[in-house]
Amino acid sequence: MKIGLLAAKTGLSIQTIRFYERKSLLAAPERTASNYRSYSEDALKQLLFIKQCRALDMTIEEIKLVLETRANPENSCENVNTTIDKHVDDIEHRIAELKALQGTLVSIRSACDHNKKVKECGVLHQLDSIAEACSSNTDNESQLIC
Amino acid sequence: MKIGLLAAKTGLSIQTIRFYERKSLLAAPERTASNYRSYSEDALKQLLFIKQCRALDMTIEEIKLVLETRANPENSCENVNTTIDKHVDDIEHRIAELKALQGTLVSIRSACDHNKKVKECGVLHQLDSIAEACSSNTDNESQLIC
DNA sequence: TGTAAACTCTATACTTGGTATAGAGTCAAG
DNA sequence: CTTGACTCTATACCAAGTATAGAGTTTACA
Repeated sequence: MKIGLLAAKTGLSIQTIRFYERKSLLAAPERTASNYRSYSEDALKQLLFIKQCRALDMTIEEIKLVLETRANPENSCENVNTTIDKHVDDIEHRIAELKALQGTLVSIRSACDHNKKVKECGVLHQLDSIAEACSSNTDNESQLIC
Repeated sequence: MKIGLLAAKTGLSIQTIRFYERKSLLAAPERTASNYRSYSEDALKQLLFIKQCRALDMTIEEIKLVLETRANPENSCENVNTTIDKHVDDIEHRIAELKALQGTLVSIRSACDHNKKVKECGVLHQLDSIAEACSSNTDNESQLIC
């Protein structure tokens, strides 16, 4: 099958498929006489596997590692598990970060409930004063913000 | 003050400061006779403000908008508030996404508790079977995963 | 005064995970 | 036989910086 059909079947764009080939996630396929890429069913399966991993937010390098491990059925799956574990950890951290950010934003936002002029805007004042505090202070409390 | 001192005071790298100048977040400063950038205290304050906004995960374009709004005290602060509101929304979505991802990952991970061989690894089998389901099915349930 | 270290300058390339183009060649239908 | 759909390579672009080379400048110390 040619790349357009493969793209339609996987839901990936043609450029993305070529990009994965360049990144060695997907083996370079056979070519037709006119130099068109010609894919097997295996390529389709591989791409769906990759797509699934990307949906889990794995990086291309991580996916490459998993694919290499998977290539030999006698390998230990240890580093696949390690990769997933690290991922779970990373995402947990990111969620915590975003929640903290959310809290700060909501608190800042509450400083200006109505549309006012810039000079009266509590949101801008907050942004300013936090910045100033970070400039002059070295105590722990403001370090937390800065 | 020269760029090195400004970098030390703000905690930003020299390259980042020059990068912000190129992106028009920070006005191009005066130059010394030997073409070194020479910054005022205002530049320091501006950079701290920018840093604060970046810590809130605002994009450079958003910060530019806020800075432009802030530049005229008689302006309405409406779009500052809109920017923050949109941000809060974006982060909420992102947190929801990450939580869903986390759930999927944990569930997949539970399929292989011990280090086994690749061919026996439940994690790999799960990744495979989800990918295959997405390949052949068009019903709503598997769409949710794919 | 000499010189070596530390600083600064511009310009360019690299990162991640793609997306978007130009310009050329190929294939199928009418 | 030509038009439109498809494919090819190569290159540039996105965010938000980071890293480098190679050149010039300033500062500290002997």
